[in-house]
Amino acid sequence: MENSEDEEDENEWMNSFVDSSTHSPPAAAAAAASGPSISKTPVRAHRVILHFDLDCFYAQVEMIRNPALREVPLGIQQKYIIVTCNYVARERGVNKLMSVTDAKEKCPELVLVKGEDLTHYREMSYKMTDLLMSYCPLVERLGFDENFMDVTEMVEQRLAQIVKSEDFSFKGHVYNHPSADVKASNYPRLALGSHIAAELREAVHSKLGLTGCAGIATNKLLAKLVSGTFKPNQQTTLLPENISDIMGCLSSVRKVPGVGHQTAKRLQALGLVSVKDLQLCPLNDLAKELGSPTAQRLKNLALGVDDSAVTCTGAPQSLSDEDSFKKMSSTKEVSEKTQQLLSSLVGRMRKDGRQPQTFRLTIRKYTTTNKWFSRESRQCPIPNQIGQKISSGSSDDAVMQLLPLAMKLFYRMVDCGAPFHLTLINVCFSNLQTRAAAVTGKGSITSFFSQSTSPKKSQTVVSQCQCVDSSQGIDMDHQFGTDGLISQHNKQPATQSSSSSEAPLHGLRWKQNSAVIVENTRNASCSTAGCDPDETANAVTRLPPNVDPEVFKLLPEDIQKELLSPAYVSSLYSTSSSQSGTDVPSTSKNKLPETLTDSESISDTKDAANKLNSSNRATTVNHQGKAGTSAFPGEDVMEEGGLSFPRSSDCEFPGNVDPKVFSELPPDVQRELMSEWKQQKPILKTSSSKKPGKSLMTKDRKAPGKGSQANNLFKYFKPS
DNA sequence: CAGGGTAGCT
DNA sequence: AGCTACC
Repeated sequence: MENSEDEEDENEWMNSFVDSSTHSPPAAAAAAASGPSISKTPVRAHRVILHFDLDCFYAQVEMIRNPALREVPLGIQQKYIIVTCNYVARERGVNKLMSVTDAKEKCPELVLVKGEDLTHYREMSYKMTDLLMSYCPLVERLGFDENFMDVTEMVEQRLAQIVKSEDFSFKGHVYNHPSADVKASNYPRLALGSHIAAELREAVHSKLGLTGCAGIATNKLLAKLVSGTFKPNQQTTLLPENISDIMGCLSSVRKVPGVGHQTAKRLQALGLVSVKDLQLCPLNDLAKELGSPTAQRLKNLALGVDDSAVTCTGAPQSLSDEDSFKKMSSTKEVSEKTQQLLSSLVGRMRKDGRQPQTFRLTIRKYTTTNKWFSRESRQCPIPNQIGQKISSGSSDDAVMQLLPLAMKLFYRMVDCGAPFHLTLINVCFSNLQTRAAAVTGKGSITSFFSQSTSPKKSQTVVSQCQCVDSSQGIDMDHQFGTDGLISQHNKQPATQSSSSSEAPLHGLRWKQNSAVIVENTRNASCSTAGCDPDETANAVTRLPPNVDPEVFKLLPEDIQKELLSPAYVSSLYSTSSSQSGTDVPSTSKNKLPETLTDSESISDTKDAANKLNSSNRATTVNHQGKAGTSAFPGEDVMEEGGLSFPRSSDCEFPGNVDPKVFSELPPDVQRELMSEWKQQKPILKTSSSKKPGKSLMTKDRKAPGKGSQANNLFKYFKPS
């Protein structure tokens, strides 16, 4: 766990130019504290960042759902606009964000599919992110169809393995390098990044059926800009020597990601329109208008310099549903619409498994002066009682109890004595807490999860069919300390069995065969018992197989309920530990079918990294959890051949998390953990010591309750 | 801007 | 609570 680095000091741009030398970069961690690193070369001379951008995403999803749509011009319609369209439609002149009337005029044969319900897009979007994460956990989402990935580590590992004389080239295009004057050896990291990008795009295509573009560069800004240079289904690498070319090509500052409408206007007021204008503008002038930090940032962006880190996105921090309309002017309509929105939102929230603490209602009022974008919102806490209904009680009851809350908020914004005219209503849940946290006032449940510092009390959660190793002491509590407020989820993650990795993805399967708990296992007991799903016979209550019914019965009712809730599942993952299993005995076969079922595609991701790195393309066949589940012979195979482990600094892992182990977790679990760490971080910062007092609840996003996991990402998938 | 989401800063 | 940004 060394934590080296730092990072981001990067001025990678300069470094690159300086080319070989002359200045020693901060050295940064040498490549390898852990590996057989060859070169002493400072590892962080520059990063290798990938940007993935799926082609006409919503249209692709619809074409997968109904392949007949592939051959026709297809537009995805939301209200009266075409939000995106397939390439057949584009050839006929249809464009994104065109009005339906204009589009139909251009292309009368245009086939329209309504796209207001985002469910399918959201699910596919998370599959994409999870798939990427299975190769390298440093993935940041940008909208539903874009992801950034920091593959610096993976590149370094490959570089270390490369044979000296090995000749290799770039995959895909190289910006401004017409064709074959590619000299990969001048930029071996970027060249390797292009290989990784190509492999990942291929994986995305074979496993999810999606095509897209990728950009390979030394920072996010550049990766994003370059990814769009060759459009459908292609990839492009940007060499440092061409940074000014690509920046110079932008027609205005507005094209720089990070410069929105408002900023562009302010810049324009300063006479700055082109990127060059901005590059040349004295920092001081800029700072006077925008403040120094923003000024510096903008200038850097104009130069192609962006030191922002790829930040793991994790689970969403809020869930919302909205609808817009031409006109709504009676409270009855408002109430009905709000109820509709709440029903779907509550449904989503329940699948998420977390419990929202805050409810917000947002409206947009029609006004001639203001009609564009002015929204108003009011929010309020959600009484615990209602919160519980949202996540585990009757959804209808939850909706019915939320409705009056929503209406109160509405009356705070609209005087119903006078006429009103709304054009949009949005309902949002935020401040999402894990169920365990919410349920237990103070950590009762978590104590079951915690691997406390004292070995003797430690209780371990075991995941089905899997070996647990209570890990020797991970001792995170030291770091985060104290009573449980934060400490528990910092447990060292540990590995999953192959079957457990799939469980969360499909939801609730664990009720049937997943595992659990309790009882000190000081170390690794390999429970094979309970592997058989049939053992669910355990119950009426559907207790997981290895739960001791006696123990279970002693628990308070709400805690029992908690143990059966979806949220708990992930807490299993975040707390259980074991050795891993890389997946081992995977059966291999040669070729993936073009389409995969959910379970196939997801379960495959497990060994994705192995495959990628070892160039072993075999995939495992997944037998839904039958006893042997191959999985875990309890063996810890773990070869690490070419696996890549993020450095803790990359990912902002808690210091004692073993990146290697982390990298072997299923992607969804990785995301949960990451999201959790991310949430805790501010706390760590603000309260250096342990007694955070108020800071915990005030500014920090989320009292991390003890609970456990951040969230169950599996909700984003259909239960199979 | 449209549309239905998101996230971060203030 | 609002604004800005991103898709």
